[in-house]
This record gives sequence, structure tokens and C-alpha cells, in this order.
Amino acid sequence: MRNAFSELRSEKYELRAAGIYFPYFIILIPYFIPMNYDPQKIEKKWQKKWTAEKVFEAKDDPPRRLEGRGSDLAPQASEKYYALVEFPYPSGAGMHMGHLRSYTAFDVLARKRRMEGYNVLFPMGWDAFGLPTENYAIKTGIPPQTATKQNTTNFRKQLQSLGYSFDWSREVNTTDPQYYKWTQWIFLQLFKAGLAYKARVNINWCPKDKIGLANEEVISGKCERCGTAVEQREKEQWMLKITAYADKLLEGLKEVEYLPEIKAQQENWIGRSEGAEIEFPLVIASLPASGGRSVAIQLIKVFTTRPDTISGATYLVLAPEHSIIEKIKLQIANYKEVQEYIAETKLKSDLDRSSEGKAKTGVELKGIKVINPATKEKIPVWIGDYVLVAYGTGAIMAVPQHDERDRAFAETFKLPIVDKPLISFDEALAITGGKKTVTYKLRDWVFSRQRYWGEPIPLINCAKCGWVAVPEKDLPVKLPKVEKYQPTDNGESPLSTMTKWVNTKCPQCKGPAKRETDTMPNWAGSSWYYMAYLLSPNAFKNPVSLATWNLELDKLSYWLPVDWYNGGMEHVTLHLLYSRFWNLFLYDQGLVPVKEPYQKRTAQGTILASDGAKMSKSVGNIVNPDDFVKEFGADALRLYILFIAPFNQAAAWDNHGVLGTARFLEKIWKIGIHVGTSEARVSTSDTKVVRLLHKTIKKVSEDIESMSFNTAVSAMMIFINQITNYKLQITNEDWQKFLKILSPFAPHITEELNSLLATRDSLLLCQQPWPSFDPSLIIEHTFDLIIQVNGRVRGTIQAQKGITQAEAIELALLQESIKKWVSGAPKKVIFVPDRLINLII
RNA sequence: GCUCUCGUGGCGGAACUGGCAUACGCGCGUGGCUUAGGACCACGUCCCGCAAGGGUUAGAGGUUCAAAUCCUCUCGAGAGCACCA
Repeated sequence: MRNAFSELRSEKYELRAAGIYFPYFIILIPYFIPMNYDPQKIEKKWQKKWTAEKVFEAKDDPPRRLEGRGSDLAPQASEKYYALVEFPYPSGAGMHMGHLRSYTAFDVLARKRRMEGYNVLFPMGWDAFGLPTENYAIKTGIPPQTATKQNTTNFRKQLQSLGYSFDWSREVNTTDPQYYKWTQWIFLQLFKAGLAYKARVNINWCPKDKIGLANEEVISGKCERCGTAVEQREKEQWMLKITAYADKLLEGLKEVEYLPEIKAQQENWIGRSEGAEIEFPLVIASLPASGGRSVAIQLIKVFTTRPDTISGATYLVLAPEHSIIEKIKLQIANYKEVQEYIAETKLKSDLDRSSEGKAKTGVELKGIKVINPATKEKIPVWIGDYVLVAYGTGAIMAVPQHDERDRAFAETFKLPIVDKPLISFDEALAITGGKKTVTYKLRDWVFSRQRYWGEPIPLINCAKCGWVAVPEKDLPVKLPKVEKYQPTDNGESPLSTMTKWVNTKCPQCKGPAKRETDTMPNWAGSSWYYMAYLLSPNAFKNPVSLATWNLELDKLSYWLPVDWYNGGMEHVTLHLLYSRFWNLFLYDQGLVPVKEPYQKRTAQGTILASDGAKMSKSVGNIVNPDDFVKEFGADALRLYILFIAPFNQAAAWDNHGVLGTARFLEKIWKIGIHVGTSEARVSTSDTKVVRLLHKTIKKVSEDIESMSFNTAVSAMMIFINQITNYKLQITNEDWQKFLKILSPFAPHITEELNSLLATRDSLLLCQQPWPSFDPSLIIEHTFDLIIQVNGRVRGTIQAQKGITQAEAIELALLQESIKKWVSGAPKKVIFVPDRLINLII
């Protein structure tokens, strides 16, 4: 890209406008010819002004609207509007196109809402805990705190250069101890409510690096750093009982306006299914059944959604991890073989277990059988890794006749496939004594990380008292400074090496005790950040306590729920679910006034590289927003990212595309400079301009609401093209209306051009009311009547609106171009009022 | 494999409720601006045809006076879930 682009264009304009006709005036140019369109200059100028006048700061106690200031679209005085975009992880690479797309769209929304008279909150902050910063620290020794500071400074500068109307006075940072003291406090509420517990769970383990890996660090079953195959290893982890909220999380979806695909993903993730638990008695195979009187040594409970198929169940399959195996090992004839299979399974990662395609593996538990409670037949019992221990009861009744997977397994191991009649749900329960139950795919949330760069889990382990919460007055439990950021050889958090920090006193019995060294996952700080923006400075300054929190309830009540939340599609399962879970929990505790935190949720589509591939650092096809701001200005870049495609759709970036929106702004600049001069002032606009202006106001107003920014920009281009192409007259008042609707999209150029107008007052453009349109000016009195003969278009004529079918036929038949297609009276006529007439011959 | 979404010029895309397909922008072409040009201005730009006209929304069929839009199948792309009983 060249630097000369804008200079060249503007230079030419200046010569034409000023010099050509009156050469003597050239020396006077600096005096009354306004400057060229120089985005660099005007954008900084207005950004400074907005900041100085604090125009984007939301009021917790908003003043009443001035009388007569509102348009007819304006809401009641002091109505709030909370527009939220996902706060970024401030990576060293800076802002990317995904941020640009989301933030620009919501800046348009926020600016429009302010102009409509709402008290708007549009905040920004940093989700700054995370692996890249920690890995950077491991590599360079630079403390994550330092790197984060640099990165947020850079990121903030980038965001400000785009003219976003964020309320920077409310900026938050999840890694600030004054922030995470509240994250820790919320965790303690969960702990005290019995929703946090320790359990042994599988984690991804790299045997070479000897560390536990986050799922994000496992790339197709291999360690991201060294490429070694990842193993599963059991480790004690803190868990949050999100499953206790499965039904509430599902129910809550009915009350909110999420995009249908987002709702579907949440539902899918929770994965509720109704079915039955049925017990199968376990018997020794060698003993004769003798009329069903053989003695059951155990009962195996299975979960099924199809109890009606039970007569066709010809065998049972247990998950290899099923706890009953250990209990009945003496009865299993081939226990050694079974043990080997279990050991094999343990080594496999989840990915291995599913990536082996459809090939089913398993081992029969010889020496035992179960009795099918419906048929009373003895059927064999197998273990197989296609049955998951974590879902249902970890055991299934296999019905190869009705289930594809059971059929595959039966075919592999030559097990009987029988065609038995179905029975009703109720009948099946009656015969077998089964119980209706509900299961979920949703698993409890693994909340521990053996990492440095996260919130310390504020718990203390005492030999006498067990796990004890750190007292509120001692929060935050701050991250201590460490020498090395690496996890230890046995996979513990680097905090575990800080013996001084680890060894402490039990808050209850004052005896010697140890701190928890695990930290919280990334998702913790972002699970409540929409509330953090609402807290007063006191909440951050003062010690953490219920009383301090309760002082904030008024603000939470005023602002919540978030009216509209936007972010990436990649966060609509975990982050969205986790934060809804915390909110629901806090609601139950009386600590939050609303059940659902987000009233509406949308997601932007991905911006791809120009060849349609994903932008990625390793491929080197990343484009940097900074370059475009520098070259074409923030306004042109903002317009292009909105114009590129429908908001929720993936779109390929095109470097040339910005030229189009830059040219559009150039045209606007020329008109604006012209309209602003006293010679150009007219008392009325051309009728054509007025009509089109009102149509455009309507279109842009509606398109912003439906996130159709691309067509909104297109409508404004059409308006400008009409003025330029036909040299139409426009008054200062009408021009200002246009500048107003453009201002959320291109806030800098519009402020600048507005300042040239005779109609300007002391207010900034962005503080003025959103223009309303006059419906009477939009209604057309004529329309183009489409004339079809036998369904084919043969011509159009201008006609008065409201004409009858008879009039339309008469008009049509007068046309020379129609006459030649029609001979005699039409057999049939289809008439669509104010649109078309179709003559069937 | 299953579920969802989608397929329109050289490219990004527009088309309300089934009613003139290709708006707007990029790119490209021709000409102008007595130098140059990823600048600006004018005109042109789906295909066949001199024209009248005909064809065209991934492909094939269907419903309808009328289909990019509704239905069926095939092909292709993207996203999500991936053995959830």
C-alpha cells in the first residue's frame, strides 16, 4: 500500500475547487478553503474531543432528557441500554479482524441508541489470564503481569484509533487483584453452597514435557509444543457442579432471544434425554436358570431411551471403567483378558477412542450372565469402549435390531440379532420394574489448572478441618511472584514450589495447613465480567464482603440484563453456558437481580483471508487493521468491515475493498465541503433528494436493528450517488440528517462536516437525536406496473397507485410493445395491485 | 457418520410476503484529464444474437399464471456434534 493515496486525491480537488476559475484567489486559499479530507488529522481531533467531553460515559443516575430534544423514536427519559461485546484476550499480536467486525457493529448500535436518547453502557475490558502470556513468560522470563500491561496498552491504543465509543472509565482487567478478589469470592459462594468439590478426573498428559495440557494445547491427539502423543492421566481436580443447573440452564433459554443456532448449540451441549433405568440381575452362568430362580449376585442398572425395545436386548455392554467389574472379578472366568482390555482403554485418549471409526472392540465377561427382565432369558455381558462411563449408568442393554452401534458390535462378535415386537413405554416399565429418568450430556466443569497465570483458588487444606475457605477479609489471595513459570516435574502448578506461600495456618483451627496451588481456568474471570463493569470504584477499593456486594445491587438492578450481547461463535457453548450458570447460581443466592444475564445474543461470522482460508499466524495471511487505519482512516475501514458481507456470515477480506468505502467518503467530503459554504446554501432541497433521504433514513434505521449493515451502507451509497450524479440541491438541515445516520458508521468525518454547517449547535453530532423519517414522503404515488403476457415480462408502464384491474388492462393494451403479443381478449388475468398484471392468452 | 446452515456474474454480495434476477462495492474494458497514475471524471461490463428475441440463480425433476425464494432427489461447501444408548 502507498502513502500517497489520499494526498493525491485531495490535492486535485483543492485545485479544482479554488483555483481554476479565479486564479487570483489562490493566495487566499488557506483563508477560506477548508482542508482536504485528511482522516489522520480529523480522526484524532474528534477522538480527543469525545474523550475530553466524556460523551460516552454511561450514567448510573442518568439526568432526565431535555425537553424537545428527542426524535419521535426516542424512548422514555433515562431508559438504559446495555450493549456488550466479548472483551478480548490482549494478545501480543494485537487486534484482529474478528474484533474489528464485532466492535464496529456494536459501536454502530451503541451510537444509534445514544442518539435515540437511551442511557447507553458500552464497556470494554481485558480477559487477560491465559496460556499465550504464560508460555511467553516461560520462554522469556518476562513476568506475565509486565507482558499484560504492554499488551493492553497497545490494544487500547488500537481500539481508540478506530473511534469506538467505549466507556473507558469502566475498563476492567481480570488479572487485576482488585478484580479477581471478586472472582475468588464468587467461587467461595459456590464452594459454600456445596457446588465445588474435588474429584479424580482424566487430564491430558504429555509424557515428554511432563505437564498437564489444556484441551486447547492438544492438537489432534498430540502435544502442541513437542508433538508427543498425549496420554490420559488421573488427577485430583476442583469441579463445579454445573450439572445441578442443567434443567435451569435449559429452561432459561426459553426466556431469551438468542440466534436459533446458538440456542441449538446450548441445548445440544446440555443434551437432555428422557428414558428409563432398568435393572438386569447378574447370575453365575454355570448355575441353571431353573425357571428364573437363580440367585442374582448383583444388579446392573442400564439407561435406555428405548425401553420399548427391551425384548430385543440380546446382550449387555459395560463401560471398561464400570465399577462393578472390580466387585465381581472372582466370578469372571477370563479376568486376566478383561484386565488387559481395561488397561488398553486407559492409555487411549478420548480422541483415539472415537477416531477408530466404527470398528468396535470389546471382551466378553465369561462366567457370568444377566437376565433380561422382559424375556427372562440369560444373555451375555461384555465390556466395550463404545460405552462411556460418564453417560447414563455406564452400562447399556444392546438391541442390535434397533441400534446401529449395537448392530455393528453384534456383527463383529457374532452375537444374536433378534426381531422381537415392541412394547409400550409404560408396559416395559411395569414388566421390568424400571424407573423413568433423565440424563444429560453436560458434565461437571473441571475448574482446576496446574498453571501460574490464573486466579489462585482461595482454599486451604487442613489435616484436621479438611478444605477451608480463605476468609473474606484475606481476599484477594494474590498470585505470588515466582522464579520459574513452568509447571513442576510432576505436573503441579509452579505455585507449589513457593513453600512460604503454600504453608499457612488453618483459618478455623489455626493449625498448620497448606494452600491450594491450582489456579482457576480462563473461563472464571469472564463468567461475571458483565457485572464487573457495573461495580462502583468502592467495590474495587473496599474489602470483599457480602455487605460491599450488596451496596452494588442498585446498579445491578438498573443495568441488568445485558440488552444485546455479541461475540464469536466459538464461545457460545462454554463461555455462554458458564456465565449463565454463575448468574443463575448468584440469582438463587439473592446476589443478582435477574435470572438470565443476556437478553439477546448474536455472533459475527469469521473474516477469512482473501483466498477464503482461515487467517493464521503460521500461514502468514493475517491482515492488520492498523495498516488500514493509517492508510485510509478509521472511517473507511469501519465502513468496509460492515459492508463486506452479512454480519453473521463468513467473509473473505479484500484489500481493494477499502478503496470503495474510501471513495465513498471522498464523495461525501466533497459534497460536505460544498454544502458548508455560504454560496451553496439553498432554502429547499430537490424533491428527489427529500424522498430518497427519508427512504434512506428508514432503511438505515431498520437495517441496524437487523444487523444488515451491508445493505445500510449500500443505501447510503445510493443516496450519495444520486446527489453527485444529478448535482442535486440539498439544504443544510437535510444534509445534517444524512450526516446523522452516517455518523454511527463513520463518526469522524461526519462530526467534521457537521461542524461546517450553519445549523450546527453546541452539541456534537453524536449527541444529537436520531432523525425520524416522514412516512408520507416515502409513499410513492406512482409505481412501475409490470406487464406480463403468459407469465413473461413484456413491458412496464408508470401507473397511479391504486388503479383497478380494468384500468390496468386498458393501460397495458395501449402499449405498442404489448399489442403485438395479444390478439383478442385474454383468457385469464392475474392482477397484483400496485405491482403487476399478467395476461393469459 | 449425524444435525444445522448454505450454493446467484471474474470476486464480496442485493432481491420485502413467491411478482422486472444480478442493487451496492471490488475488479476489468474504452475514452477524457496536452507528463505519470492502485488518483479523478464519463461510458461499458451475466451468456447467445446484427436485431426482434431467447437463455441464465450448483444439477435434475415438481407445484404455480408466476420460483433464486416452496417441495423431492443428486452434487458441492461451511459450521457444530462426533460411539451420549
